[in-house]
Formats: sequence, structure tokens, C-alpha cells
Amino acid sequence: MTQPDMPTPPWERPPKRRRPPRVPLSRERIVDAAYAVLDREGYDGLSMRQVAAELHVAVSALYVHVRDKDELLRLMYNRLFDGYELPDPDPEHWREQLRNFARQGRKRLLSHRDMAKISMAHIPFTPELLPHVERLLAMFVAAGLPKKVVAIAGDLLSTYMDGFVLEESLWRDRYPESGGAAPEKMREEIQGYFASLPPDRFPNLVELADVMVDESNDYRFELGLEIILRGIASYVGEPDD
Amino acid sequence: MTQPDMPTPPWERPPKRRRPPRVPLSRERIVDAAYAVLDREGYDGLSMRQVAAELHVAVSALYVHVRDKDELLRLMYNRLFDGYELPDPDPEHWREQLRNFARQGRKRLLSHRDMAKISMAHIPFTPELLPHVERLLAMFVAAGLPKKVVAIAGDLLSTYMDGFVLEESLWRDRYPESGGAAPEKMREEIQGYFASLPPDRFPNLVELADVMVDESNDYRFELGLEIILRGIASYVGEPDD
DNA sequence: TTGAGTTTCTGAACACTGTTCACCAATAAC
DNA sequence: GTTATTGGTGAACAGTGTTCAGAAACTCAA
Repeated sequence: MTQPDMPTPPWERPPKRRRPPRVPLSRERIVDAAYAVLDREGYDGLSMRQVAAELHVAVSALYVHVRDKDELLRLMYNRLFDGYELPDPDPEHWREQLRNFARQGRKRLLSHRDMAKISMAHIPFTPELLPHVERLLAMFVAAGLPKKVVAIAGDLLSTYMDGFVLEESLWRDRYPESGGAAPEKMREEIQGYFASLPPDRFPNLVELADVMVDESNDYRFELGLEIILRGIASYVGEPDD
Repeated sequence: MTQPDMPTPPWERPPKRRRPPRVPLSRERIVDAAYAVLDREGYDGLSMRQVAAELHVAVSALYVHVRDKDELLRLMYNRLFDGYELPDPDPEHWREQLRNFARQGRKRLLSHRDMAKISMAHIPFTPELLPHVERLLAMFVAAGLPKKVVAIAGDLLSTYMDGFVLEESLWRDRYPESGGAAPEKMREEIQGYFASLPPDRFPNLVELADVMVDESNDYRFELGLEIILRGIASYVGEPDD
């Protein structure tokens, strides 16, 4: 039995701050943990229980701070845009500015596993993202595009980024031998497969086997981006009708 | 107790063909049922158990014909292309041909609920789909495009179709009051929201509120498609380098 | 017709999932 | 120092994909 008024001697007392000061949960910490789980387990492995385990906490504790798994995913999506600065629109260099915007977007989407899947499932019209949308619109306006094009060009570009990165990650998932010469092997296999098709029935696939596979994803992204930008540029100066 | 050797009298025997002749399961029937469930319950409600229930069959019976839920989804994806005929390439009218291709694709994606979600998760390079890819490539070749553009233009177009329809359905899900004046109400609400933003911080959003929302999805799809086609067309005649 | 063999389907189980709810502990307010 | 309020617990519920021993139905040869 402990004597209530006696001081506990140092060797009895566990080292100071035995129980860590219980830094409380918060949306921020939950999102951090969710990203950790996402990177480790992928989108399908991202469960509330895994997130809770990452924080050494019971599942139900999460629901104090977050209504849903949907809300958690929305918070993760929002973070995608943190510190995503768009420059002031420069009418002289709007194409290069948009190129940079798209490159930066792709880089962000690639920075977390399966991020494109999450991005694809959300519309960038939540209040937190509106300043972003506004600045993007400003760049199209500065370029001298007609209203109707301004109104959809941002969507077009975003869809391209999301879709491209999503497809990148689909291929990656098919060849999960992470690291090493996996991409090399993948290239060879796919190229060999295309090249081995009957040339009478698939002349173009056989012919294009090398160029379809040889080019890096970076190159393909840039080319697709350039196609879209040329298409948009073709509207510069057209009246609003 | 039944007497084993006595014939059962007619009034005892249930009416002829009591038990229906047990049309056996097949991949086709399973995919049919899966589509029925998809249209009724949406992608999140599409479970193996629901599909089994649709067929009045135990869940585990499905696994005799189908390895995975993944395989089932792949079969559903494949069916998207059934009877999806591409015309012979006509160098004079390749743009109109591609427009039709995209329109038809969107129509198919819209013909089943959440179909775009399934389509987005698959790469159109399964053996069954290669003839399709081949014909699409042929159209780009006929248009006189350089190899590198041919190699990615199909992807670009498919990504656009999938992404556009997916976004359409995301909006639809946000306003699930099916039928009636729901789209009207949606338009008004969104437009009102954009218009109500502080004009000093969001001048472009406020300015463009009407044109961003007023236009029908059909119109927006056509415009985005036209942008991409113009971009592609800008490469006609360029050398393969 | 009988019987063997193969295919197809069943029911139960396993290990998960998201979400809720009564309860308990720690903190903040008076 | 006692009371609220908030944050966290553990168990439970209904649902998920998938597997597996065994029963039922079909096929085909004797």
C-alpha cells in the first residue's frame, strides 16, 4: 500500500514524463497518418483502422475529428493544393506558365502513391480551392481567350493531368517489382508483345511498337500537354460570340 | 414414409417442370446481372453478393466462372466495346470521324451508371481491345500525323472522354434528386454561389459564373473535344523527326 | 438403367471494412 | 474542488471479398 503523504523515492518513480503528454489528435495529424498509410499500403489498403493504428489510437477516435472516410479523403485532396502557388498572369508567357502549372501538378500527383485516384474522385470546387481556380482563370483571360474557352480550359487541363498520372500508376501497378530494372523489363515485354502481333491484322501497332513504348512518361506528358496548349492557343483572339 | 417403388400419383406430383430447367450460370449472365446491379445501386453498391442475389444464386457460385471481382470488372469493361465499330479511315474527314468516335464513346460511358469509374480504372490494352486500338491508330495515320503524335493521340482522346464523363457523374452524384427539375435547381444554386463570391477577390469567377454553368454538358464536351482536335491537327504534315 | 466421374452450386466460415454507441478518463470552467 | 465538456476506448453491427468441404446436378460409358 502506498503511503499517501510520503514522497516516492526516485528509483521507484518511473523516469520523468512516463506517459507522454498525450499530444491530442487533430485533423492535421490524421491527414498526415492517412498519407503515411496511403504511401505504404496504396489506395485499397487505406482503411480507417490502418490510419488509427498509425496514430496508436482506437478507430472510433478518428470519428471525433472527421465525419466520414469521405471527409478524410476530401481533406487529403485539399492538401494537394497546399503551397501550390500560381504566378501572376503574364500575357506574354501564358503558355509557359500553363506548362509549369501542369508540370507542377503532375509532380504533386506523383508525390504520393495512388494520389491520382483520389484526385480523380473530387471536383476542385470546394471553397478552399476557389482562389486557385480564380488564378487559373486569370491566366486564360490574360491569354486573350474567349469566355467559353476560359470556362472549360482549366477543366480540360486538370482532367489531362489527373488522367495521365492515373494511367501512369495503373501501369506501375501491373509491374509491381518496385525498383531496379523493373521499368526496363516492362518496356521490353510490352514492346516485344506489340511487335509479335500478326502484322497483317495489326500493321500500325507493330509499326509503332517502339515509339509507343520507348518514349519516357515525361516525354509523353509534355507532348500531350503541347497538343492541348496548341488547341487552346488556336482560340486566342476569337470573339466571345 | 414414401414407398420407394410406388409411382407417385399425379395429384401428388407437383405440376410438370416444377423446378425450372436450371439454365446454368455463365460469364455472360453474370456480367448482365452485374450491369443490372450497377445501374440500380451504383459503383459502391456493386458487390458480389448483390450480383449473386440478382441471379438467385449463392455468392460462391460466381467464383466458379469468375476468378475475382477484378475479373468481373474487367469483363464489364470489355463489354463497353462490344459492337463499337470504327469506320475505315478516310483522310479527308478524319476530324469528323474522330468526333463521332468520341461522341459514341461518351454515349456508351453514359449508358450505365458509374461506367466512367470502371473505364478509368482500366487500360485499353487487353487482347480483345487491340483491334479497336489498331483501327484508331489507322485513323491518325491516315490523317498524316507524325508517329509520335499517333502514338499518344488515342490515349489523349480516351482520357478526355473518360475524365469528362466521370466529372459529369460526380456532379450528378452531388445532386441525386433524380429526375424532374433537379438539373435546373443545380444550375441555379451553383451559379448563384459563384455570383455571390466577393468580386474583388474572385473577379473572374463572378464574371464567368453564367457561362461556366449555363452551357450544357453536350456543348462543353464538344468544345473540349474541338480544342484537342485542333491541337492534334496542328501536327498534320510535321515530319517524324 | 445403372453407376462413376466431373462440373456446378450451397452454406458456413474467415478476415476484413466503415460506422455507431455506451462508457471512461482527462481536461477546462466556475 | 466540483462540475461540464471534450476526446478517447472497446465492443458491436452490418456489410465486404474470398475460400472450402460437401451436396447436388449433370455427362457419359458400361
